[in-house]
Amino acid sequence: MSSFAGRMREYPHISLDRFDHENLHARAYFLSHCHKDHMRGMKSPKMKRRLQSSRRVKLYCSLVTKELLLSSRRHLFWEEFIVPLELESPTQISLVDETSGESEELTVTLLPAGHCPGSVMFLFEGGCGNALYTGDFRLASGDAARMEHLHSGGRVKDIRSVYVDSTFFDPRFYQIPSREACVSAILRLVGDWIARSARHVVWLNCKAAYGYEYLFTRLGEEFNTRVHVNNLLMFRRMPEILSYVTGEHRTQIHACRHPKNEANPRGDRLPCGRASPDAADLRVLSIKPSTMWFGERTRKTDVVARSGSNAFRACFSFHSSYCEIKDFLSYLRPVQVFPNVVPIGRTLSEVTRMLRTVCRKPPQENFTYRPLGVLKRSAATTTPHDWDSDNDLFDASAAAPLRKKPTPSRGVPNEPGPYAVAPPAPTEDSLQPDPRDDNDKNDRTELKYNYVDCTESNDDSEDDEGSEEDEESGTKTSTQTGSASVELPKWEDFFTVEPLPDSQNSQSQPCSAPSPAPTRLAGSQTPEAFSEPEDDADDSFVLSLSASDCSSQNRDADGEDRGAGDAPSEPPPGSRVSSDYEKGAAVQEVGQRGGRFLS
DNA sequence: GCGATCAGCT
DNA sequence: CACAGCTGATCGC
Repeated sequence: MSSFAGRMREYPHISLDRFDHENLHARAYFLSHCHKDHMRGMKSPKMKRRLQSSRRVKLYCSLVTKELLLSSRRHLFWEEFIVPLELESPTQISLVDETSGESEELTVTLLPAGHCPGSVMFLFEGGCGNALYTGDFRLASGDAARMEHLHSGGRVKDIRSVYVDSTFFDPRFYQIPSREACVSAILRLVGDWIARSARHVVWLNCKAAYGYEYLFTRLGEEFNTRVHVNNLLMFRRMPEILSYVTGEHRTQIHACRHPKNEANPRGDRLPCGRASPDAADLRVLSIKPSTMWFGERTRKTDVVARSGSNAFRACFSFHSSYCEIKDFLSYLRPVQVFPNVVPIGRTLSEVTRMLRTVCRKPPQENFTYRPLGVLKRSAATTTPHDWDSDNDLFDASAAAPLRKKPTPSRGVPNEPGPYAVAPPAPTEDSLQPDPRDDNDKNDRTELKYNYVDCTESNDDSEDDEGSEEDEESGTKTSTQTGSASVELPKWEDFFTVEPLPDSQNSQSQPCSAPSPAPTRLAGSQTPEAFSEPEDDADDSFVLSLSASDCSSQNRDADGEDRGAGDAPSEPPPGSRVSSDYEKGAAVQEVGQRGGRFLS
């Protein structure tokens, strides 16, 4: 969870991902993605009042983020203040103090962050140097080198500060299987199950958040079906997602949730109730996406773990691993790095200390930063900031003692090595047989998968080496224009916003001073099903499609650990997934790049 | 009654 | 395995 307080040292007049306290006075706002912990204060009455008494303040975000934000009625009052920006299009903005008229020029570039639909990093370039705020991100090792806008004249830009998503910046989370490896494993699990019969259904027990859409679309694509979700409204302008999800519960793949299920958690029921004419006939496989990590010397890299007779955890991470973060930062070599998150079990000073190892040089007593080269004349005067006394910009003070830490060797693997197949797991999950399963041996997931006990995955213990080299892994399909870029998780390409019928290709967004926030059209093509919710008691919108008994959402039911615990069987031939990530990263070329919905 | 915060629980 | 969030209790205004 982000604990970034909202402001960067270099540009204290803007606020990012925070909208409370001091941030109420920002000259401009930036939202990296639509997760609640990055939206604090956004719908407070104070913020609403602040916006209404201002004519200049803007909120900058990606087009997809704008769309997701405005799908919540509670945030509609932001609409006229939003300036959606294209990815990778440097945009100059003026930060004007409304009382004094004082102005500061700043160039911002949105970079894909691979965290969830619409998620971006913000690169700021201005009179106080370059600063990168990563928001939350999941990038593979090597991705930074492919990002055009982190380079200039063939070299990495001189970045003064990086405000980094340090969720997993801890050697405990040394590596996390690649996104593609994880998705592939889930595809296999799902495919094996739903092929058995039409009564076999899969429940993806996802946490309520954006971020699983890529999984849904891959599943829908692979199995030519749609995934049942509770809420379609937010995707109403994102056809690439919309075409793979449904509000109809008659499908074999579900990612729905229902409050009632909490009181009645059963492994043979779906949150939405029935998915077949005869609910009793359902055979439900529960798959819970969850983060799995592996220590530096851990060989085990299985991406699925059995957690019950018909329940699995499957690796899925929205955040970069320790290795990936380290690769990212050591490539950029900023002067300083500030953590946006303190990993669980760590302290701020520990993380700060570890982050120093990837900085350009350790901050010394009276170290003063001098840009390597002045790329831009510092136009307007920015208030000189007291560099040493503004720790209060952050939630907690970052003063940490200097300590030498062994710098992990270079050449960290950017992908886990080939996924070794673990030996059949012991039958420690000696669950009692579930009577419901008795007559249907076929329903047990005859372990086509080995599972790993995730508790073993940590940094210490573990034996022999396992992870070295490996570098650059597979992803080599070239997509991008521009010099440095080869392939990136281009979420924005994938999750485009549906263009209006007549505005197909106007790719240019306001590239100068912020223009008045455009009006969003309530497109005539909006399906009937997406009627606006009638009350705003909730941020979430419920789609009542026909007689669906899904009346709400966002509750967790747990289908795990029920039923008989068969001893896991042998791994299937070819259960390795190592080759899967050679297929390329989370990229789909979907036309409509830059499709716009403004008029 | 509302908002902020925290504990508890996924 | 811990992603991000909801619910409910409590407190202050």
